[in-house]
Amino acid sequence: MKASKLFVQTLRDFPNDAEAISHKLLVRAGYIKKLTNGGYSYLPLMQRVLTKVSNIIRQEMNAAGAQELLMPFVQPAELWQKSGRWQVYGKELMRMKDRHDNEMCLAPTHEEVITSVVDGIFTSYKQLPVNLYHIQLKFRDEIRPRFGLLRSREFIMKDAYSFHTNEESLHAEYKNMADAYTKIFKRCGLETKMVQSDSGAIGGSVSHEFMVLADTCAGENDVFYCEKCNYSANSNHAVSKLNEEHTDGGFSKLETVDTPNVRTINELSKFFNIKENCILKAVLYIASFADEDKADMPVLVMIRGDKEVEETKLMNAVNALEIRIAADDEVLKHLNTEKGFISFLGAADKNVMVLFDDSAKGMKNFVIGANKPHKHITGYNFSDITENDLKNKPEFADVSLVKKGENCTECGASLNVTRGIEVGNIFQLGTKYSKPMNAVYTDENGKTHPYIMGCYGIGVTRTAAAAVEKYHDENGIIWPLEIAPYHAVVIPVNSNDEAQMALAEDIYKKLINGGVEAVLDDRADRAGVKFKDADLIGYPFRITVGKTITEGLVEFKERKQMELLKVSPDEAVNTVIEKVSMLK
RNA sequence: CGGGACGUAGCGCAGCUUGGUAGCGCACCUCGCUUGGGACGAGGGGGUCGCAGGUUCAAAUCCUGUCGUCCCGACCA
Repeated sequence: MKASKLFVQTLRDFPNDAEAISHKLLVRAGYIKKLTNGGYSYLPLMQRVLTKVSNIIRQEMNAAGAQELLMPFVQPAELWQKSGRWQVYGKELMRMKDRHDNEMCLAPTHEEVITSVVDGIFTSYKQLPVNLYHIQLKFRDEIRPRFGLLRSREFIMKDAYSFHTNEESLHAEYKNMADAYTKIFKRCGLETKMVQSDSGAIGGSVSHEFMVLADTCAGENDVFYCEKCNYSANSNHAVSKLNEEHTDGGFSKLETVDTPNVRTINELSKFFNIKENCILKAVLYIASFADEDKADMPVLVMIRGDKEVEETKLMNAVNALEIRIAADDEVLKHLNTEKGFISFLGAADKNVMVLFDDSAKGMKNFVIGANKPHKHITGYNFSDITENDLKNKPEFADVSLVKKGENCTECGASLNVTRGIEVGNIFQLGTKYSKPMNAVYTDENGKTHPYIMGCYGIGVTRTAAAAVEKYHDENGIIWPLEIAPYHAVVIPVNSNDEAQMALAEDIYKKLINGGVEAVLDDRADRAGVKFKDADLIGYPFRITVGKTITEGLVEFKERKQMELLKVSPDEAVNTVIEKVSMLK
């Protein structure tokens, strides 16, 4: 490709509306152009990157025994009503009506469609298992799309779905996919960590995420990992052993104390001169459920003062669709008190769901809100709970966020935390979709059973963006060779110099003939412009043809290295051809 | 959803306070000159100032509404 014809316009400045470095660089270097909030055109350079990522995925998925198909982007509501997700999915599901007034939606994922596709085609146990995938657009109407391709509304995803007759077969495929994923990301130049995670809107029992760990980037997930053993998990799923499992406030008797305007855990801790973990904190949430009779249900979480509520865990624990912190007026309405003094005391008749976090277990003689303004109770114990407080025995669940430095439940060592970008995920779905949709196969005895399913996703656009987050410097992108839009750029320093141009063209042709995807920067611009663009765009190799041709030398530079080498044209060409030919 | 800010040429911005019909840099086109890290000179094209109302002789500027965009918060008892 001649640079003079390449459809790209690099910008002198970073765009004003970008925050994440991958977003800034992809816009400035001319890879993407925004159409709407969370919707981008993938310009030719980007499209080449996406094609490469997709092809790596295809090769590895096919090698792992999966088959590619392609399913519709616009889907009928009927399918989603069958699976139950039409009610559950919420506003992220982009809904619309066609001209006949039929309800439709844009595909945020394809479990429903693939289930309906397989049902009726592979109906015998003899044909299973099968794994089908496609690479296609997805649309999720995110609350707040941001960070360019890292969290857009429209994006490209590879999603695969497997169908089985038994759990063992599912587990084997799950492992097979985990291995394939590790290979795929490695070939994209990315090291990933497979971490335990919450299943979210996709559902199912077991799931893992593939994270690109990068502390400096706009990763949106916190990943906890054990410093000793293999344990690692997304913060929405991570568990830990507390450092102090039994905490004692040391108060000798039960007493109601005036605590005027002492509201926060920090203030209480100072007021009573006790540690935060000797206070039982109360947080009131408002939850909504699939059952519309239970709309805006108050849920009171009691948790040890030094811990925080992990909202995904809470949603799972109470089986809610959405939760949010209660507003001041809601606290007054449901508990008849003010924030800062809330608890479950005397609330048995108030129709508030009360849940204790596991961290509250083992607390003794602690401080708790009196559930009356400006009063707390000291020296409280679980044995003090009466029928006026709770109708039933306290219910416990793990709904707290792990803190760095707490201990691994597997081996007891300390847990650490890092940021991660989720580029892939794998789920064991079981019969979550096949059962409600009545998608069944026939076994050897002629009986029908719902398919046992797994699903496996990779964010193609996000993977590319993650690579930019991970590999860049102050001058621009540093693509891994495997997914770079072009392998090399040839720069004649002075396009008016016939000898330089002739040699540059010669080198360019030899590269092309050697299987290298090369760009010849034949533009009339000065060398500085070409160098700046080459760095910004991130070509892995650069061959510069300048004055040194009188000595029979050109300049060879790898984007990821500082070093400039003076070599013969043939050596430069052969080096690039050799490196490129080592790619699969 | 709450809070803050911003919409003026492809990109980055000024002009608005104090209304008089739009400007700068980059990019683009022409000519000249230049050619190893975003040169220089001269000339040129491109914007109904997000949109809709209102006030006014006159609105990018003032008022109202609306749409869009970005950031922050959604971490608290």
